[in-house]
Amino acid sequence: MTDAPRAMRGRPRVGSPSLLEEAAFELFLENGYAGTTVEQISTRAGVSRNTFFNYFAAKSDVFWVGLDASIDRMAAVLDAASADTDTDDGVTPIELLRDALLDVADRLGPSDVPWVLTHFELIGSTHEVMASAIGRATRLSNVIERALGDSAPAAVSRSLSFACVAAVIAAMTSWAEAGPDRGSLAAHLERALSPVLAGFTAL
Amino acid sequence: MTDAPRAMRGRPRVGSPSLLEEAAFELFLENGYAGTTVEQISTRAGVSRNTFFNYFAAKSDVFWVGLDASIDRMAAVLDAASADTDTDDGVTPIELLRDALLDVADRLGPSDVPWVLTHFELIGSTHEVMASAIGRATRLSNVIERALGDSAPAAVSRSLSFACVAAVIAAMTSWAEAGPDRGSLAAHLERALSPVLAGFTAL
DNA sequence: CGCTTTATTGGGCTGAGTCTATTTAAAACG
DNA sequence: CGTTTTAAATAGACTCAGCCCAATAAAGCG
Repeated sequence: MTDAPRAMRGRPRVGSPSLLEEAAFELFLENGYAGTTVEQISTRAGVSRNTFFNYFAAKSDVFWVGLDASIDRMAAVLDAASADTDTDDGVTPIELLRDALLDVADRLGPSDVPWVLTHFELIGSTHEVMASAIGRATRLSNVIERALGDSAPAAVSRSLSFACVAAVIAAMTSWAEAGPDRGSLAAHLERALSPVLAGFTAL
Repeated sequence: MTDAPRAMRGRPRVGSPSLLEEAAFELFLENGYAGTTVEQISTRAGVSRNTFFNYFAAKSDVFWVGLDASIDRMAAVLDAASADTDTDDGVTPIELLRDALLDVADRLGPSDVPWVLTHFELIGSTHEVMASAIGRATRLSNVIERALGDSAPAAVSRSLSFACVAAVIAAMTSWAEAGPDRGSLAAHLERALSPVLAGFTAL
């Protein structure tokens, strides 16, 4: 995960999300999540505590650097796709959605599994971690629901987007559990997503 | 929501979940969620701050007194149903699941909507609230997955249970939004759940 | 060299959540 | 009726995430 290009003006950055991420994961391995303070993370990364909060709104946000980028990509892909289909061709919104999800998932290889999923026993179900996780789920859901637009009643769009998010979570879970030769996320997602989309296509 | 019977031995309880719940909701209406401290809630309820934490593990748990009871009931219904079908009759696990969910949902009338859902703008997406919400979702998911047992591969069971939870959330959301004549949760849940179960039944 | 921009930093503050120890109110017992 | 047991309430202190604000450092620009 390469960091975004820095501004050419003003004081140069000394920290970065990935720098803090690495420091954090080291310490989590040593002392666990709850046993590690933001102070310690910042110190190991060579910055001050406040600088940590310049890069992350919360301690638990260090877990989702990669996933946030994927959700960004998902939004971009959906925007591009819906722009393409202004001229109404025969592709359904659900097919569009499926393609976008699998497109993003296909780019995620075995080493892209969120660290928190492969070290869950070490981290545990802290309130903060749960909150940060549902924050991502909500954002993905909003991205999907926006892309669906008014192609269906609002209640249906919401059910569908929630169900898609649920499929993504289920897929990521089994992907993470599958071990080093887990392949890309796409195959797992396909399995979790198919029945859901099949059910909604019938509507 | 009547409280559980107290022990007959020892110092009698002066507080109760519902007592604290009422005090909390009053204060949330006056000052918002973030603007209300646990200290204030306890004081209004006539107990000490520590007593609050005897009844709730976290401030945000006051939102889910009713829902927790429903999840308990859900677990009980599923247990009973799976005990009944030891003698293998023709009812599929998915039908069992559907019946249990609708049975519990049917008991929830218009006034049983979680307060937090009808006052969401006032509460906002605090980290704590999100964490408490996903905690409930996780518990419900575990209850469902356990009931499914080994009737399907683990990955499928997980996808299905996640999808069911997603349907429950979507249903509760539109239920809450539907206004005072929203009826019971069951009708909303039926709509959200049908496509999901249809898709998985095909497997 | 000022000026502007951007980032880091220091210090202080609130409040959730935890822990340990103590006290209180009732029931049960002899 | 005093004593013991038990469960609950309480007191007090502590850690740390998250927030805010003001100060400072490092770069480019005129």
